[in-house]
Amino acid sequence: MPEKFMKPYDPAATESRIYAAWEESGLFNPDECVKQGITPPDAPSYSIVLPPPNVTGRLHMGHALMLAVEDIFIRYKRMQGFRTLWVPGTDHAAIATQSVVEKQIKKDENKNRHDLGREELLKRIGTFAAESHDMIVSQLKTMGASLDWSREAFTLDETRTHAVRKIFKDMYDAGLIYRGHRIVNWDPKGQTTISDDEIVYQEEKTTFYYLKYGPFTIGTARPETKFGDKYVVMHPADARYEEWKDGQKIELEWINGPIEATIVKDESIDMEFGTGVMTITPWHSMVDFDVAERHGLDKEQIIDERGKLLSIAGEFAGMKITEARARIIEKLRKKGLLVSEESYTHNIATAERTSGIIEPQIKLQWFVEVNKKISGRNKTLKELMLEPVRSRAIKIVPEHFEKTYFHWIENLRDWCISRQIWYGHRIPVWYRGEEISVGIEPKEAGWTQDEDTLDTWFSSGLWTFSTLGWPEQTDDLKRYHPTDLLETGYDILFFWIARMILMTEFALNTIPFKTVYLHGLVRDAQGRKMSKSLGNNLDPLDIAAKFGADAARMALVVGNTPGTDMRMSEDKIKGYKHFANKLWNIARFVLTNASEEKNGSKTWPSGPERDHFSPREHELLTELDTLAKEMTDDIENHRVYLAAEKIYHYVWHTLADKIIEESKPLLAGTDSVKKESRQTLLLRLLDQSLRLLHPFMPFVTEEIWQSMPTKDAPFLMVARWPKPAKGLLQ
RNA sequence: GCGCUCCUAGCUCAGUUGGUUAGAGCGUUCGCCUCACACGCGAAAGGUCACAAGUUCGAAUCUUGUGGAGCGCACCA
Repeated sequence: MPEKFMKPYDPAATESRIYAAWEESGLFNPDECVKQGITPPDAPSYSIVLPPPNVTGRLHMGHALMLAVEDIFIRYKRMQGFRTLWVPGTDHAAIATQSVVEKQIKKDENKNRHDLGREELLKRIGTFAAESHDMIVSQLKTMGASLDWSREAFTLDETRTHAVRKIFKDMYDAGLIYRGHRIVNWDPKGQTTISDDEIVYQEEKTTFYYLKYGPFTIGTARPETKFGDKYVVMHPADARYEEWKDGQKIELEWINGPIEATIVKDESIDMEFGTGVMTITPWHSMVDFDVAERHGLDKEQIIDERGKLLSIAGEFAGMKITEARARIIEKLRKKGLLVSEESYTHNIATAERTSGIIEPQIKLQWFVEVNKKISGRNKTLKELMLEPVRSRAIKIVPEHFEKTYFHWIENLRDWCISRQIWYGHRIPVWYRGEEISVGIEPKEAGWTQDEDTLDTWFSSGLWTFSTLGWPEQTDDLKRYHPTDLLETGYDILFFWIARMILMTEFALNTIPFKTVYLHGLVRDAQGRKMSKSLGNNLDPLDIAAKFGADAARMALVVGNTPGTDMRMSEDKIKGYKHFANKLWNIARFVLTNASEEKNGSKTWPSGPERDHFSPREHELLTELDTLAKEMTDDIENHRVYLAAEKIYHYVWHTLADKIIEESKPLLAGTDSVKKESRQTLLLRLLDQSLRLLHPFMPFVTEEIWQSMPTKDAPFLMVARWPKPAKGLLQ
């Protein structure tokens, strides 16, 4: 009996030692498993790429959940003898990382990015990203993630940069990437464009004004944009405005004097809303922009990139829109143009990272066109995104997210991929006068590179194949792609999953993964989101130190169905710490009672032939066999929450409460045949239980198994998963 | 407005294709330091499965409707 079993189980003292031993063995690397004869060279492969955590700081419980689920699948498949690869990596997360560092510099030194300059800022971000990276790696290891560190990738490293440039050029050559003046979401605070998905809508109470516009009354919540409005739009079928004809001119008195306006009839107008008449500001509204495009109308900029009014505003020029609003209303009132006002609640668009209020602007940007047929394939990118999910070549778990996915794709507009920030992949386009070079930097002098960087999702969209060495036709790419499972939170279904499908279908003409497993949010005990401001975050490192990573993993997994948010509390995790200790005590009992001390050395029962097991013992073996079969089935069908619960229940309430209790008289008895048979049985049941529990609680099971006489591999991690088809009696 | 999800024990949630007395964890009550474990053991209380109608031999599970909660997308002139 090893000394360690005499004390309660101590995860803190065990886990880091075990991880180091695994890492030392090299067996996280599937090639090493083949080399050491553990995996047959022709074994089928199983692969997952780790959704790369952002290098913006530390991991949170959501990451811990992701790691637990992925590691369960990886360990299960590895134990089944698959050539199993789990690729680690981190994401530079462009805008998120830059804004964290910028905020810090603003706070510490009261400087902005222009004070520092591009080079210096990038240096600072690089340092910060490296520190975050190291912290993240240590957290990944603490959670027990059996990642192949020899293949670690970063979205901004050399190989990935090569992939980004290659695909940018290929998409440009295919006519899918274009540069154009289009209306985009402009974040005046972050001084950059952002994509539709980076917008967070916030409810705002404001005033809705009715203004006299010639013979009409128009409604608006944004009088500060109205200076240049010279088109008045109504629905062609609106009987109230029948007398007005499309294209008709009218003269009217407006904010800064008399103007001429044109009547426009457009079906996009909601007759029920307000008065059914509106004026349009194409430069600062998506909808208005569309109307203007349809009718070929003029577009004028009213607000600058800092959120100040331009000279068109006359006396209000130079004012911030917020302060200008009240004054404009005052002027309208004096001029008798204010008809009425009412209170109004609407959603305003804000930037996710900076919480700046989005001001739509027309800007020259780079876009990916999603509705254009790709030459040679006769399909649009949108269709390429829809098809594999429709045909179930890609299966989404839980299934109902397919509908959400379709809904989103159908509403998808061209993807703006250029950002006016400095951290990230610089757009691989060079200009010299009217000339342009895409993808390849010209060697001659006189060329300058585009100042902008790419949306961070452009590079993470390549993740399943860029991590495997694409565009080189590597062995890894051939062997491990498409990957088997992509596991992530449902909140990035659109951001990331859709874009990976887009990129992979375009670049490789195949799917990036076969199954998408979406986990829910980890909330606090009261059901609130965990956040810095609430101070209700649970740090995986603290939790692991206090209760053990095994306990945290179980608490995150048991009963947690995919796609559903869960509540997490220290009490819950504590319960599974107790479970680890329970298992420890079971092991102590079995190891003590299943061996005989002779001359100071321990002997194990040689094991009876199967015929010596009593009918009851056959029954107990069959019971565990059934459990193994059910668990295998559950995991194959992505029900890890059920498999985890079953093994927990078996170990505590069957193995400990029933089998050990009923074994005590036999072990203390004088019938040596019965005793030895029972000793063999207990060792076998414990051994199999450890195997079944290992994917869920890798540390404590490994630690115990190392002391088992049934040990038949260097590590439990690479021992064989019970094969219920053959039966445990074999 | 379009779409999705949820409503099961005091709390948090399971319940896979409809099938015997509806489960778990935590909590509560009672009794136990029984030589594996007090990070434990034994026992107990606790549910008209939101509501209504329907399909069925049979519904927590399928259909429709009502009510409540949450989420996503779009729009907001």
